[in-house]
Amino acid sequence: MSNATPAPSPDPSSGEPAPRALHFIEQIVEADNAARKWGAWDAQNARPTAGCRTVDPTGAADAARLGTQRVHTRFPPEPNGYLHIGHAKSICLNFGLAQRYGGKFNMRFDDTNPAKEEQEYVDSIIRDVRWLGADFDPRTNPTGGGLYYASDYFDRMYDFAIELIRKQKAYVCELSADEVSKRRGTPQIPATSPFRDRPAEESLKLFAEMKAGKHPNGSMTLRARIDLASPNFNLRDPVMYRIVHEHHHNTGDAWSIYPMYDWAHGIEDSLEEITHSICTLEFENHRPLYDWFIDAINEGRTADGSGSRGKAIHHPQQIEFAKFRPTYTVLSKRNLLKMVQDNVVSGWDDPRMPTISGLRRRGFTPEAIRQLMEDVGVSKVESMIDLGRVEGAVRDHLNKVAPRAMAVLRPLKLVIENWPDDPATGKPKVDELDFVINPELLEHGGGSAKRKVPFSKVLYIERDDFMENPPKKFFRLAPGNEVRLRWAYIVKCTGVEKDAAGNITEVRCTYDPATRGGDIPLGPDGKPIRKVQGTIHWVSAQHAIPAEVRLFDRLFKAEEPGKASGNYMDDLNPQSLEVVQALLDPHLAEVARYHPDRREGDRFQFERLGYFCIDKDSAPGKLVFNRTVTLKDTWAKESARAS
RNA sequence: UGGGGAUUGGUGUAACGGUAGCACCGCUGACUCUGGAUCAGCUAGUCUAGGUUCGAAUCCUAGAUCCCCAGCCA
Repeated sequence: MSNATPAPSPDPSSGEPAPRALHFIEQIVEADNAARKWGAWDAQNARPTAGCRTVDPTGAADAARLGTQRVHTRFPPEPNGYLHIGHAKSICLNFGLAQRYGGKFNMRFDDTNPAKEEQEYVDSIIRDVRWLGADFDPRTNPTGGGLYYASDYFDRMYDFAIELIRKQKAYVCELSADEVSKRRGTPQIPATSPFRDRPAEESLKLFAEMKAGKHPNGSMTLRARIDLASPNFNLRDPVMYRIVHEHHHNTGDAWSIYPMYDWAHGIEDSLEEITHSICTLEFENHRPLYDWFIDAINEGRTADGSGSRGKAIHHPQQIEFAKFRPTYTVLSKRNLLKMVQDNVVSGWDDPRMPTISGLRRRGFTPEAIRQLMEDVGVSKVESMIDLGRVEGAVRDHLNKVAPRAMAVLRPLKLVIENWPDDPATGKPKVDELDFVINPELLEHGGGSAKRKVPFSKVLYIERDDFMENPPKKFFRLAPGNEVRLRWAYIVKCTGVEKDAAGNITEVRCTYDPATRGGDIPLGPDGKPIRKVQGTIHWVSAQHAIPAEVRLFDRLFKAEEPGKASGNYMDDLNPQSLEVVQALLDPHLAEVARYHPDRREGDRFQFERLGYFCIDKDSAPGKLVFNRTVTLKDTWAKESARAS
């Protein structure tokens, strides 16, 4: 019988939606809490562990947590690239768990390989994690466990390694990488190393020399002495340290040996007293190794520290979950880096990139990403998520919060033949119409926020909104047809003008003054005398402002890039970026801003088109918008089906 | 063919021996000054074969399929 908490049963009498069932990691945590597996936070363990870069001197959050069962998670990225949407799942999961159970969330750089890591990546990761809302700083968020660097633990890791050598559990091996590979064996045939029975004293001496920089890269390694015949290759005497003469972004030139991930990672979690070490499925095979390392260190140690070897170190529980894998997307950092280096994209923050900074520049919100991760859930099933779901997540959030505006992406001139002149100027009259800023907010009691939008004789409409020979069910403008101009008048198309080549250069129409602002004249029976099927957006030619608008489409045209073609670069979508010169509601010039501090541009819905945000390439007098995502377009679906 | 995982509608996810549910997608319809949003409804599933049981997605046995592992990457 499992003591996991069952899913709460929905209360049919309340109108509240049933809370979602606990996912398997939450069930483990709740079972652990019920069993008091990790014990409660106390004055000792609630303080930040050694190495914390962000200590809250008041300790207020730690004090508030005393007495509740410990839940301590962490996000441990390697600073060798920018974070992507897959990392977002891990961040949301780890931070969310700590928050939900009143615990702590550590941010830790797993910076054990100076050859691949850079300060730029460290900075970008900190920015992106914060932006997502996983505030790891205890000074600003009670869930914050602090900022840590694995490289701050190098001395302690070194001491543990010495201890293992003394215990005959590690040895210096002088096989070359090539030799080790050749001697790796097969599932049936054991590996070999001529150095595994080397006396501890000899290994100790060589290991000290490795540290002192006396040996060249690749000449020797420190290996754990476990089991050369294990069917689990991770246990076939894995390398713990390799020689790397390279500058490290944090430790500088202090070290010429660096710990391997497998050796370092479990110790990092142990030193930070992480309770639940959450990682992805491919590390399931490594768990026995992490357990072995901790057990090997703890051999001869005691819980209370009595005895010659001292106090046993903390042994976290590793839990593996399935990665977030969206379709039409590449997520491996190696491949993303190559796209940056090959200039396939403009950088790590290209709005087409699946990186957090790319999504941010594209116009995504942290709320949308968090909700997406909540919706897809957490399990051990390796699944693919439709990219449409990612797009749907932003759409959902932006629909509720984005102010509306009108913009015409591909302008077509519309002239109202019977529009009156202003007697004072002799020029066409300018009307000021009410425009609802966000009808969703209205519905949610957000107030009747309106603003004015100028209207006159000459307008621009979307080319797609006019057809000379419309198919059935085309509700927009066509010769002889009537259509509503959003928030303005009903107009009737009277004809078109064409250039010598036969292209439509202008559409002509008449308007009905009785239909201003949405009014529809009523007949004697009190019912509207006329119904218009379509409403189209527009901008006033004399008022509209120009802007560059970047229309993005998915970066790849294959659902799993590289799967069928063999090379993901062959599956790039050549139409992933289209730039248009659009005409916008003049209001946008006044309100749309880019915020360098947040690296975010203001977001809007361009009615009937989609969600757009200001790009950082904007300059005074030159607006640049990115299209985040289109609106759902059932007409596009309809017409595609017809053809 | 050694070891470690996984398998429930098109997709994602519940169920913890007792009515296979939820969300997304799709399809109807209502409503709508955004072909948006919203609302209502519909479609559709337990990998296979045996077994245990009054009763199996769940337990047992055998098989199938998919993923991960032989870096001095993480």
